[in-house]
Amino acid sequence: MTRPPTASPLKPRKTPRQPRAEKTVAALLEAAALVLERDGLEGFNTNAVARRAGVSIGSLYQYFPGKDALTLALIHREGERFHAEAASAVGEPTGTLALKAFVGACVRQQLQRPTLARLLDVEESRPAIRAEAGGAKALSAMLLEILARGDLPPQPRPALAAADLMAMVRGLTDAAGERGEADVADLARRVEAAVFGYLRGAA
Amino acid sequence: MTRPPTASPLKPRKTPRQPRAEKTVAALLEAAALVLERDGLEGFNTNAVARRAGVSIGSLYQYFPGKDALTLALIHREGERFHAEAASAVGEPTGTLALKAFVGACVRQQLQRPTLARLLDVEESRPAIRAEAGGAKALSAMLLEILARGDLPPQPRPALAAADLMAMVRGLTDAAGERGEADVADLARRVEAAVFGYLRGAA
Amino acid sequence: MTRPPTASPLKPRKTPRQPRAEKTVAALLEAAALVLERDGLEGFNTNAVARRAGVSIGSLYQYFPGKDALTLALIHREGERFHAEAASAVGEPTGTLALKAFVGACVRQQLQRPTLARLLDVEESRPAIRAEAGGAKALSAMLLEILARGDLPPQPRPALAAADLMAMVRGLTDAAGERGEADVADLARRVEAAVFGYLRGAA
Amino acid sequence: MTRPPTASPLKPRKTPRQPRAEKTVAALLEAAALVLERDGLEGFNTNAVARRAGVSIGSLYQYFPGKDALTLALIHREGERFHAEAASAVGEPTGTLALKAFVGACVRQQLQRPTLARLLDVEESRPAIRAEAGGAKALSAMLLEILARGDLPPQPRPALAAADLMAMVRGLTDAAGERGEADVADLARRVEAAVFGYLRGAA
DNA sequence: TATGAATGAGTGTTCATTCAT
DNA sequence: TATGAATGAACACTCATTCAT
Repeated sequence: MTRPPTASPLKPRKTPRQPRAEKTVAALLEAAALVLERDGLEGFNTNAVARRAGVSIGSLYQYFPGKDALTLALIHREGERFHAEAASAVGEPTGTLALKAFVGACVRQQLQRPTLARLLDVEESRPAIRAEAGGAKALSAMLLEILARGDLPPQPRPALAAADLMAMVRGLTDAAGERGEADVADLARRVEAAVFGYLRGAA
Repeated sequence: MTRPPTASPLKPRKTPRQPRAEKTVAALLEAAALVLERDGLEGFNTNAVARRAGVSIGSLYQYFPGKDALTLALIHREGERFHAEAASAVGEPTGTLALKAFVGACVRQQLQRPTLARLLDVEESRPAIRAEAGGAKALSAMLLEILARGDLPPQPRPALAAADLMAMVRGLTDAAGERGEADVADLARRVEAAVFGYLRGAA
Repeated sequence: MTRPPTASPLKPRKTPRQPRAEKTVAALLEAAALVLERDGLEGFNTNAVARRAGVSIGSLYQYFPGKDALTLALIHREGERFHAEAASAVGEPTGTLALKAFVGACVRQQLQRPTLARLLDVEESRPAIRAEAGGAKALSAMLLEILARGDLPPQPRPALAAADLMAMVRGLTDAAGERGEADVADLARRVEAAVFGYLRGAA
Repeated sequence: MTRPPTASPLKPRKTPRQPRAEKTVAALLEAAALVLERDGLEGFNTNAVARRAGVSIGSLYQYFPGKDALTLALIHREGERFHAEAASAVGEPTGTLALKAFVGACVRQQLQRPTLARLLDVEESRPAIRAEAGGAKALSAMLLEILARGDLPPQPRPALAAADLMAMVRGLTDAAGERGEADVADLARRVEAAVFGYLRGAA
């Protein structure tokens, strides 16, 4: 049967309170990541994920109401470390430093598990998931805050600038990851060039 | 029965000789574009394409050996106008002008049918198709030629710069199209800012 | 989408652990036999088999990776009783008795379910299946062992003789089954005539 | 559409009187033979045959009302030389000589184009075709005539003996052809051993 | 609660056959 | 008459999801 829409089909079904359950959920998420990395979107299916997690398909559906919920949870898991780092970037003393820290966080995040990050970007662009995945919005908000700093070139349309920067950074890092680049510092420098160049040019 | 895949499963199967056939192929390609735009990658299946083209599923397979071949043909069709325009950009008198023309071509291409362009970008990134779709390579080659012009900041690693620029432009235009932007000139200006900013910054 | 064929596309996919599953597999095999008998090779398709087994098509593919694997499993099932009987023939005290027992096993096997046996012979000759179905080889090996007995006319080329005998027996029993013969003893006598006649004549 | 049964769907549609038509029919038959030999039953389809014949699929259907009619015509073509040779065997002075000549004809026929002969045997066993293909009956009749000769061991059930002999010969020659045997005389000798052995043994 | 057997709508693809040109 | 474009029923196979145990 194909997706009879349940109430809120993308939120995890139950917050696991028992440690055993927590372990199962973690195993499922890591298995999902591994399947994506090894077999790509083509091989990413619930049965494969359950199998790799060493868990029955029934258990998967105990914790996730559907495949998209699993994907979304993985997106959140991957975004967590990154979001914290990005958030701390906002606290840097100057806009320039904050922006550099922000870019660094993006680049590090992407090069950690490049294939996974790229595929999750693709998944995140699917309407069914984008609706629910507020990650990009939060990032843009941080950027917006950074762009307001006095030492950075003022932008006539800050929201648009933030969106553009996010898009540029994502394009650059996705491509770099796909090419197999691993030098975080080198990539960060090039991304900074693009970002600061854009800000100066649009001023 | 599932047969072993024939020689080259991505090249068109039969060149239409009669005008009726040519019409069928054109209808199929346009139908593929429409299905992608209306129903996304999720709804993009051969039966739907044939139905929208007003053609039997058998006819689709007369001209395309498989779904991927259809996708690839659509990628080529969409790239044709654009490639010509991009190629003519190389002929501009200065590097600056050439780069601006190139960016303009990219932006125009993307905003023409933004949803379609974005989804084809995603498809093009699938390994099965990327192998056969030399589009990106040709574009990078043009960019490389443009970057060699004397009036542009010299790049220490030109091939990498070209790849970065392609990635940035793609990221910016994809996102803009997704947001529904329609003002070509405005987007072009922002992309130029990013592009020239990157070139200056990396020098 | 058509995936690249998995590792070993002819081995059963999953060994049924629960008794319910075992029942399903048995039902599928018997359904395959019935479909073959009633509708011939023309009507032998996975959907028909699943339907007659009273099982969903998905269940069929839980246990068999493809149609050929199902056919092969049926070949093995049909060959099992027969192989045991043939193997026990080798233990007879004299070559003559062993050969007669062997022929008897062949004839009994064939006349049990003549249509099924004949169609499985045809299927077994298909290259895709012959590679995996070692049945004929095992039979030939037994025959070879029997032919070495002292009381039988010595053969200059024993392997060839074994192959010839297998072919003769198969030809005779297939045709008899096709004609609807049911008298095992009568057919066995004629087959023996051919077999012993060949052995004497080639000596 | 699948086979709306026409009047007599297996007889050639029109007897070609013009030499051009005769050539087309011959080309189609030889193409059918080649396709069978190269691609087996799996690759034997009307479009492939027409293509290899250098003829349009429409033309194929001008001369043959369907695929089975084409197969049947090929069976007849292949049987023609053979039938003549077998018929002349009946004229030999003694039964022994006649039978040897008959066996020789069978063996020569089979080893000429072994793959083709084997696949046509399989096709001939399909009910749809067997009904129409009287080849085997004619052969059996000749054999029956030969078996009545005084110098051969008298058979209690001559029709059954003839059928058995046909089946044995077919089994032996099919298998030999499949193994790639090419030595006509050697195979003939073994077949004779089987045939005469059977006749003696059943007497 | 966990399992894994079962489901079946859906998708890609083939090929015998028809018929307008 | 010959062509080849078009047809569509049929088939192999997948995978998200359910539910009895």
